Amino acid sequence: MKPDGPTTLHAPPTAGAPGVAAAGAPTPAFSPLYQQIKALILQSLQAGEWKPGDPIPSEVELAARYRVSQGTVRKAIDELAAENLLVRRQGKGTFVATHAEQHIQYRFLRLHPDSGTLDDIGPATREVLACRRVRANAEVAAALQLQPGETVVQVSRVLSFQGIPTIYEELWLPGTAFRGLTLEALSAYAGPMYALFETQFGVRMVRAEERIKAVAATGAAAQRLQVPAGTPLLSVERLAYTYNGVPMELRRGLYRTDRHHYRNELS
Amino acid sequence: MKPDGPTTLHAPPTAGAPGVAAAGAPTPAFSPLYQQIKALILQSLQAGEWKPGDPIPSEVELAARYRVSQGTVRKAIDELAAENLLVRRQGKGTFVATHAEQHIQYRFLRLHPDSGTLDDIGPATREVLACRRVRANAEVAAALQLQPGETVVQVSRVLSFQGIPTIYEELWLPGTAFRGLTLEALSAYAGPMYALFETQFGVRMVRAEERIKAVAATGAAAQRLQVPAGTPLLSVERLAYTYNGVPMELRRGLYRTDRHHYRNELS
DNA sequence: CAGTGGTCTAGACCACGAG
DNA sequence: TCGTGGTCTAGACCACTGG
Repeated sequence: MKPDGPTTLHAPPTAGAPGVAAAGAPTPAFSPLYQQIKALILQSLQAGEWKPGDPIPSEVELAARYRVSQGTVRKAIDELAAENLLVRRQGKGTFVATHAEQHIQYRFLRLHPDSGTLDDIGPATREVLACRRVRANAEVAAALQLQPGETVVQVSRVLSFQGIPTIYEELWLPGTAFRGLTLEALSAYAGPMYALFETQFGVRMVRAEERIKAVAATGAAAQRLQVPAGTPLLSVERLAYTYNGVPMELRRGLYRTDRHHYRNELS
Repeated sequence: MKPDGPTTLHAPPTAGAPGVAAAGAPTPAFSPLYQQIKALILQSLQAGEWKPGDPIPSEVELAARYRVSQGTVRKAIDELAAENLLVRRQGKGTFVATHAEQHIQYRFLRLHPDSGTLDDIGPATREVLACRRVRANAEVAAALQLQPGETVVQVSRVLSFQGIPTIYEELWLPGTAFRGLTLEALSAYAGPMYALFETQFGVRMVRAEERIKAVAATGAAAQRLQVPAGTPLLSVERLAYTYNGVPMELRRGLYRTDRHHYRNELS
């Protein structure tokens, strides 16, 4: 194939590919080929064509499938790897990222012990307190882009480190996607909760936003965390998204920070 | 130049380039060409060959200078741009990143208003309370990799949003690098503090780590922030680094979070 | 050894910005 | 119109992994 500066993708011959917007659009919305390839790979991920932990086809195979050069596929995969959706392993292949078998557990948890060099000083103890199906109030519905009153699954739990209850959190999940989630299943599962979501419900959390405030412990939470009422706690509100920016979880956590801290990197 | 799979860089003919480690090293410590180019560009940045805001030479020029292909230079620049050390602008060139004239001020400040869609609802009011040269205690010295007792500059200030004092912070800087920093200079300067550090002291903050806890307001801080003692506040401890991971600032901030929150993105 | 991702090159053309 | 970065290709070779 000669370099000819293609503007649309080959597989769908002319139209149908991104870059061809509605008629009369002010900007033609030019989209680079590798972005179109990226979108196609994303579709395959979203459709479950390749499961978390599985290898995706090799770069050469994908190049042949999409009728582009390997370099173009490479750039698409590079971006997906940079977004932590794929993981490259030289000599082995490219794999769908997963919350299970992550090199270290809890990819999204930013709480670190103050002194201990590693979190391996004791794996977290988890106690699921409740798992109920309830109707979404206005706030939860808005966050999850549901109608108020729709069914959501509400979970509450406590995480302890070295026997000290450190995190109390409640979370809400769309009822339709998480039909059949029970307290028993949650309690029995050993790995990270997001790994269970992947295997049991096909929901992969890909990105999240957190809003952090300092609050005083109130009665219920204070009891769960075994601290006096009024103790300052970190309030961490998380909205987690699947592919394509669809919100799939609202989570409200209260963190004790007497022995731990929330760590963040700025650049 | 033919593809010949070079292992070392051309400009320094054979040795001297990364990739040639101590004799008998178990692994030859192979380093890709573009990493070596990246290191060279980094050196030029560190040496001040190109100032913040200035354009660096074009890719073609750099390729000629280092005797490599444009694609290799491109990959080196790509990584530096991903680390926010350089900024690419199509049609114009590649520029050294700066804390001044950043598209939005305060690149490292993660505090956002709860409701206001944008921070443009009032630019922060800054009041510098003090700027003294003191001797580093053990903790400050350790963080800044100094000897205890060495001179550091200690600054304290309050940031207010819409007239409400919201951030009280103290910060420590190495005395040698910041010789001549005065309260007057700080108070008079209009832009972000890190922009002043760039222009006046040639120190460019490139990366930072923050540790966040929830604490209760004590007398002094409570007074500065006009809240009752015991009010929960966010404690944000920041260590900021220049090039090559050299720590140049320790900062301890207390944030009111009744109208604002600390925002973070996880992926 | 074969297959995978990783590096490097050379050359073509495109989109953008400024004169 | 020119120079900049941005995209795309084709082909070579290197490094790592596993059978």
